[in-house]
Amino acid sequence: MNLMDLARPAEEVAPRLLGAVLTHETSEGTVSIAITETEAYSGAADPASHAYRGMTPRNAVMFGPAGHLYVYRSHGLHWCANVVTGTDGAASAVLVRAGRVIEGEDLARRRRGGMAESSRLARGPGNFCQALGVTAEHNGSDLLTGASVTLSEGEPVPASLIRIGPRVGVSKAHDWQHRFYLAGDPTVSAYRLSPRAKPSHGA
DNA sequence: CGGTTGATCGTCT
DNA sequence: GACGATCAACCGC
Repeated sequence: MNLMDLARPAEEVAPRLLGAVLTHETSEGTVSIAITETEAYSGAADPASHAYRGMTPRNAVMFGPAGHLYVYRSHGLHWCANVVTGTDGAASAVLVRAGRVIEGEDLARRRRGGMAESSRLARGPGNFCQALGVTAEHNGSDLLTGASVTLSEGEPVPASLIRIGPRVGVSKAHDWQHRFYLAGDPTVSAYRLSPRAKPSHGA
């Protein structure tokens, strides 16, 4: 993934982020996670996007320039992280849904409450943030200028391994083929249709 | 297994 | 005042 490409629309950037690495350095240590699953949210035209109803204090970061982190709280208890993409004002973003811990596994496991299985440490958007140690304080941080959370190129991912599917957990436009993941990877979150999902066109 | 549900609170209507 | 871009525990089979 060429980091200059972040200015492209989310649905274009999302597959290219597979294999890229998010790193968080703290006084406790460093955790790095290679991304294995993403979801694209296409700004104002996307009914499932937080930006659909325009800018609010919460989603303001989405409307800014690409390469920043948009962090929000989900269901009162989880943090979820997006990489902002697209041109300034486009409100395009890629939700990071899962990854493989490649550095700092002990620290990641401690943050997750000591759970044993490595492949599950960063499986699911809430778990990913918990393992990486990302919270609201990182909202808006620039991933490219060496802040505490940074995005870097990882090992290239063979295009033949990339799969596309419907988005997870959203109640609107869940059938948009905007979810990208690595075939057969155990760190990819289990697919679940939203309990509230309604068919958006046919039966 | 697979489906269902409780936890928990910021954000928007 | 309702409802999530969630997770894990718990049920019944």
